[in-house]
Amino acid sequence: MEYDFSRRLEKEVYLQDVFTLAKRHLLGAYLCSNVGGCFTAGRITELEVYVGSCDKACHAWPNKLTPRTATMFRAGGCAYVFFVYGMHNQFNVVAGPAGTADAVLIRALEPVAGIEVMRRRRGCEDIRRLTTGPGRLCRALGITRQEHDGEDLCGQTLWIAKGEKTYPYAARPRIGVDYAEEYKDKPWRFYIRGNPFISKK
DNA sequence: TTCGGGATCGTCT
DNA sequence: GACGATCCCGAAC
Repeated sequence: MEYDFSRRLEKEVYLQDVFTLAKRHLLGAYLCSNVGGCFTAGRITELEVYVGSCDKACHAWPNKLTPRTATMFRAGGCAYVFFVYGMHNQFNVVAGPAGTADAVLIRALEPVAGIEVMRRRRGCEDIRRLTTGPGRLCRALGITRQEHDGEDLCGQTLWIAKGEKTYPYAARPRIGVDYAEEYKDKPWRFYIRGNPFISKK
């Protein structure tokens, strides 16, 4: 299998509806990073949608611009990276036009390139555990809030390359958003059906 | 200025 | 299945 990681998703793709972006363009695409002189890439297998205007699970709800959420209000096509639990970074793709605060959390990847680099960064041999989880994949790809929040996803450091096809997907409730009241059970987590590289069933 | 808790993970039982 | 690690944000004081 030959991969072409230079076929970046165009800026306009990120400006459309966040659900279309997530399911049709991001699922099955390749998240690529060039950090510390090392190239790594993985197929996006699992993600979650967050909606700034109405969704109580979204950091930016209800369209609240704070120092932390500011990057989510930028035009689609940049990275929103935040830090939680005192140790984990989480990578999101910002969606929609400037002024909206929708984003897609990438929850799992299937490692495709730079697997030895990922193993070294993660301190873990098992390929199934390298990038299955939002904190794990950030560490494997070298993504941090300090260095990459706001990063342009059409650039040379972090980018998303088009996948070869679209995949059949499953929809499930999101993980870890029990506080979100009527939004906690929304089936806004999507993953590639049958792919073993997902964080949770 | 303080304080509570988080879009998690690895380890231990 | 439970728990501790450990920093930052945002709300309240």
